[in-house]
Amino acid sequence: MNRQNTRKSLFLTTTNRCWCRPTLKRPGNVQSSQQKFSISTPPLSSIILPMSASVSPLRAPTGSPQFPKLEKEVLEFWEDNGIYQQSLDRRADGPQFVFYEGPPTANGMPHPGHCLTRSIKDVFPRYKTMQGFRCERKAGWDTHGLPVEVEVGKELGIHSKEEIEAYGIEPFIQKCQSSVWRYMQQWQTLTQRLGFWVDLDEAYVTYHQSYVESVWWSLKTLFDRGLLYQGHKIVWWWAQGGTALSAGEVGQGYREVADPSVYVLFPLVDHPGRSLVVWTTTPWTLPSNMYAAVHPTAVEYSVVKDEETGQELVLASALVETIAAKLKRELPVVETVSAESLIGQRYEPPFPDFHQATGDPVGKLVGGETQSKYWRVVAADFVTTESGSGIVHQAPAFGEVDYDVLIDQQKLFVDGDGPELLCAVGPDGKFTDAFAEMKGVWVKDADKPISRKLKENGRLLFLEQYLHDYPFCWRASEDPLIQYPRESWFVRTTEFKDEMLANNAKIGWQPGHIQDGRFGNFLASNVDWALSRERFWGTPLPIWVCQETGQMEAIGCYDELLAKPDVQGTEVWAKAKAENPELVDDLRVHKPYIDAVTYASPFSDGARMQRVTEVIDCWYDSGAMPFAQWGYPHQNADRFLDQFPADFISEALDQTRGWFYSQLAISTMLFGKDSPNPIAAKDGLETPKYDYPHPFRNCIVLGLMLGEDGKKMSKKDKNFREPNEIFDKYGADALRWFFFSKQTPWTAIQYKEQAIKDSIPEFLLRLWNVFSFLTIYAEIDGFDPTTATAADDQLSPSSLASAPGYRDASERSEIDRWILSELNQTIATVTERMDALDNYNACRAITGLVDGLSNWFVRRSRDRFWAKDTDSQDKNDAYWTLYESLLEVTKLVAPFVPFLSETLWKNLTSPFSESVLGSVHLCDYPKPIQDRIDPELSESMHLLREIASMGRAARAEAKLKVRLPLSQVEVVLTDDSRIDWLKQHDDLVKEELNVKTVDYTTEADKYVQYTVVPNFKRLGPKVGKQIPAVKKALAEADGNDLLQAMQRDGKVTLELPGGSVDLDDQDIEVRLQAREGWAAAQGSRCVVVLNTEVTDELRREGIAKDLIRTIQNQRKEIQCEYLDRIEVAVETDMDEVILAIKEHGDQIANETLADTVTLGTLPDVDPIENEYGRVFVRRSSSSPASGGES
RNA sequence: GGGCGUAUAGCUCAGUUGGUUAGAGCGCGUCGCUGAUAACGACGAGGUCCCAGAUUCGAGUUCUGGUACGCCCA
Repeated sequence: MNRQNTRKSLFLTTTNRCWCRPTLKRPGNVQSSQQKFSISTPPLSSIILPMSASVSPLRAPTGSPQFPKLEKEVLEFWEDNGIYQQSLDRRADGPQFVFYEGPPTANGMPHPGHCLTRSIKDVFPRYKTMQGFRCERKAGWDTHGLPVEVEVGKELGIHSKEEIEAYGIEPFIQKCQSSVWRYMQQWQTLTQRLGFWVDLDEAYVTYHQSYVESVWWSLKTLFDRGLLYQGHKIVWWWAQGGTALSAGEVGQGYREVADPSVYVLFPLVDHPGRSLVVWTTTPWTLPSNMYAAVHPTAVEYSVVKDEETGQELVLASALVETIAAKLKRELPVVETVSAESLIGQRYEPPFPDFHQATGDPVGKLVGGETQSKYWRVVAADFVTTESGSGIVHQAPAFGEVDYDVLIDQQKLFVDGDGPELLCAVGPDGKFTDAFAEMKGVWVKDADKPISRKLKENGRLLFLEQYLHDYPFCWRASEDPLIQYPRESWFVRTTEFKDEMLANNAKIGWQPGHIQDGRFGNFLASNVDWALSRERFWGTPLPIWVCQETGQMEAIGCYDELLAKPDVQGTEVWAKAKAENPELVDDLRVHKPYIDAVTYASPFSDGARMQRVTEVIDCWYDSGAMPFAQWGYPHQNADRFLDQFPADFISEALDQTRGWFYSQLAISTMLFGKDSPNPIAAKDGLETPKYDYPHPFRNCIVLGLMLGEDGKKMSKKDKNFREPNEIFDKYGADALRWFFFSKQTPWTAIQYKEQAIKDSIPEFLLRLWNVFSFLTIYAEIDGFDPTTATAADDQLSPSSLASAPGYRDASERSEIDRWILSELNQTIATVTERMDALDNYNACRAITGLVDGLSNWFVRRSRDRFWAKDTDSQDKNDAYWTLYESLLEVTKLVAPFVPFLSETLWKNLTSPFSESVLGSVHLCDYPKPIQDRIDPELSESMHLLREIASMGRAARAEAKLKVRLPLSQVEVVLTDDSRIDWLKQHDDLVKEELNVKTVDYTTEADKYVQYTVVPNFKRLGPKVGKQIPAVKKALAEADGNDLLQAMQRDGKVTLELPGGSVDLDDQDIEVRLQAREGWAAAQGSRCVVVLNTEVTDELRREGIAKDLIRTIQNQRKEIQCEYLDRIEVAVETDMDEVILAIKEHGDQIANETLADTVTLGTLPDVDPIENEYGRVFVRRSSSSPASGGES
């Protein structure tokens, strides 16, 4: 009894903590788990152990697995034993697989989309680690930028720049710094709960001083190479708030509004009485007009006569009628003119202010001639005839495309003699002195007076209201945004366009179309990177300006700054720190402290150098991550050199213009072929040049995640489940498996609770059930894997061979060799797919294997496990095959479902105690054993399964249920090559189909009709255009004759209109079709024909089987244990039932563990009625559990 | 307005270099199994592969043009 008590304890802990070894830190002991978890299954004391068997150390799990609970235990185990660190340590000397973490911002809550990226980011490093690679995973956090400022602003109840300044930049920045970590806890919990192994403790942080200084170094490098410059950028400007808005913010604020739409006349200087018709929806921009644009080729222009005013108007021919209709009068065409003839013509601007102020100057062209700087017709290919007049008003100050026109114009002139930007509006959105008559008027209030003024001057042809979408400030919804020019710093990325394209061409993109599609196109249309931001919380642009001469220099790190002559202003930081010692030191390189630091100008005696005010685009921060995460070059040069470039990164599609670009651009500029190999700040350290691609070699671009309804996920619509809810209900493995196996990662994924839930029965539970099956019978039979005395620490197949009961795979039965072949083939496929970063097809292969294991190997092997002789070699083979397969599958799935695999590993290896690796994640990934792969066997088994399947189809068709035995099936095949093999497996087919005999044949004219079809793939190249004729000839000929001819001569000759053609047996395919009148079913390669004659004898056997089923059901009903004995009685008045019981009573008793099977009734037992009578079942008095149990 | 992508069974998605019978899972239906049982198996129904044209002996697959949806940019 002692023994049984011990066993009971072990058993209880099986699904819980049995794998917490004494050597491990955690005191996982039996008592605590007993208290913690209740067990619903009856105790094992009711099981009688077979006398001959040893006690198996394997334990069956109790009840159904609760994956979330198991996962939490695994998490604790990992945590307590530092498994992740161990997995890295084991590979310290391995080859390198470099992974970069694209930094998320911890300033917002993590959502399901992050689960996807983090799952994908996890699976490949795990896989590579198991493959023996050293794969470090440094986490990172993106901490700068406007979103952070906005969050803080909300908290403070302020939003405009002025308000922030009034509040104080210093306290504001301090709040930003602490706000960055607001959701840190949630992020860490999610990361850990999902099983994403990453070094959170070592994370790089973009606001850290070392990080900022790396960024400074790179900017200094660019500055010194002349790649940083100042220019104008047209931005969406919130005039009231005094700030520019990012594209994303602008996108949020579009509203449909009605604006005045005016058709304005621009009289041509050299054609009195003739005017251009120019269209605009922003009349307030007209005082700043500089040009009128026409399309140089695609648009034809007409001169029409406005008979009401007598004027001649120039406009696009295609729009004459439209405008005539608006004016409600005819506009007869005088002549058509080419755009060519219009270009260069001068006109009178709509308002004279700038004309007078500038004196309508002339400038010197690059070619040596001269030309007027302003108020000419110019060419622009964005001009269309979709709306307006086909001639577009150009106010470069208020439109990005207009601005580009100005840039193009400036390029025509010699330096310094080109047109200036004309702008009559101040940053506050009000007119300046440049348009004196409306000085101080908010531009949007000026539309009406301006229109009125135009009308007074006879310049207004027509005015109407125009409905369109226009952006408003998302924080102050009444404020319309305007486009406005701001001074900005740019990086001259356009100079590196070709290099970036060359770099891109070498990157392994997944999916491939990103390369030449979205990303390639983006690079091809590269514009200089607008780097600066007029904000507060960001990496300060490290450029100091001489207050006297305006000359500048860049600074590469804080110490470099301090080493400058006569440094002043550092006391601002010192004072702040003294007042509040809690302040993190990293703030000293941020505004406002850094702004206070000045030094003596080297350019002018007595002058001071002062930093420019801007911070930089936080995309630059993240793009600098390959070197900045290490603080390179100021420190850790070896780490950088070691970890560059990355082998693998992955983010969602929205990073195309974000992190993917910023990384590639920065890396190409700093480390590309044409970079001049600058000397890094660290002594003698030379910045390396790298062959493309860098900084990442491969990138999986993930699709966007959509909500349950296929729309964008939105908290408001509640169209998705929170990750934590999923984890609690189904577990992280279910979610991961959903991501990896349900679709290619780049498709837009619908995040569906049901689909995640489905992972459980489809995969997790199915695998679990195989494991459960093994342990149930291992326990009963005493299967003991530790008899493999030479087993190594990961129980590799070869080392298990040391067990006495272990036979070489080649000696085992077909089904064993088959599943081992499938296993090894799958290992080969999964490895090949994962090396190609193709998780989807790797998962498909795994699914197929687990299906084969569960639905064919286990199913077909059940009676081997149930065999009475516990020591039979076949039974041993079955155990070893299943045990070994499960071990290997566990390793195979470990990167995908790290929790389940860990639990399985723990349970499967528990008998070995500490001689085996404590975690599956420390194991080597399985390697295919080539000589166990048997494609021929695989193919044959496939055929066998098809035969079984067809047999069942035929039965269903003939309405002959499987329990009713039949005398014979005949299997007709297209060729005889596998008949011998199939004959050896008669038993299997007989059992699957419940028939007495199986016959195979290739000649069965009586049952089937042969048809011969061409093998198009082969014949296509051979006979080309004659294919239709071949097809027709084969279809018309008699298949059976053709086949005979083929078997006789080895070829068939067809007479065709174009000559005769010889076909060999490879050129054709033979197909079978069952003839009418047989209980037959046809598959692709076989026809299965049933003998439907049911003799009395067969019928009685069927009755016996039906009874067995009824009794088995009842066993369960009365809650019998596995090995309980029962008594059975059947009451019937049907003679053939009585006879059936007489004939098959032993079999019935045998299969149902009945001591007696009698005719009649049993007292005090409720019978079950069935078609044969009443069946009585009760637990036998000889049953061990009957004595007062339960 | 431009770029990119997607469109295949009721749903979610695969489909390699063109090869003539387009697959999977789920769902549905029918049947079966019943000591892996909060499982399992078999079979079945269900598809003008978005539309139109082109190339080809042959197109879900290549090309052109459209339509719808999504994303990015303007």
